[in-house]
Amino acid sequence: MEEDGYCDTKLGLGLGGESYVPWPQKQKEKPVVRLDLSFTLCPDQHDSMNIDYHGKAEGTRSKYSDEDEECGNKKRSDRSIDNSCMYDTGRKKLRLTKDQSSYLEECFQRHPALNPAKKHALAEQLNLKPRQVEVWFQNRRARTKLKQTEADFEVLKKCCESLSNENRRLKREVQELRSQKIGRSSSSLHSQLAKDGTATKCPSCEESTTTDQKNW
DNA sequence: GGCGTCAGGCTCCTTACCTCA
DNA sequence: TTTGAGGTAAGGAGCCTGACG
Repeated sequence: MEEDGYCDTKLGLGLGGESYVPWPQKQKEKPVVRLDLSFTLCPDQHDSMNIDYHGKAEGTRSKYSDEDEECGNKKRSDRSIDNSCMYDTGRKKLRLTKDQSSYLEECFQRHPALNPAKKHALAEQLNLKPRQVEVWFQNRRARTKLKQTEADFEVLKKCCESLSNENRRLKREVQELRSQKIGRSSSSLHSQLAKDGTATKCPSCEESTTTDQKNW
């Protein structure tokens, strides 16, 4: 619940950084440096926080560093701001509020692309970090693409089914035409032989010849 | 102008967390 | 109460592009 996130006390025991492993798998491999003990009970007591939760190695890209710092310096006067910085104390799953999501959705419907100005404006407007807005748009695009892929798959599946049916029908038709042709050619052979007087008449063949002729 | 480097964007895949049946 | 599935925020790798020296 977002409401519960208000005083979420994720106790990050980061003293020394040796024993504290907030992210069970991947983060273990990173040079995580945790300088502060996060012990925030309410947003307005948040000011002393000073955490490098990304723990980027030297020489690696640090494209989000400004935004993280931004987050650490934010005034925390309402729930959504606290929400935006919740994972400073570890990888805490945060949930955007309904209002935040619906506003982002609205913006996405208007224009799925996100330029830096729009990103920062939205972030400010919704009390989120620019990175969060960026991630939301990325995931939203991915969802759209997935839905589209599913829809395309359904269309192709239907198309495939109808083509298979058509294929079966045509095969049957070919089969019938072949059998009719064989029937006709054998009956003409019979009449030729009868003319020559070299064959005895078969009543069943005669009968089938007449029915075939009726059908044509 | 060509080249190397860097920053920032994107997609894709994956992980971790949360919710709900 | 537990558990598994589904949804989703976020991390990371790899690629591309534009700016800059």
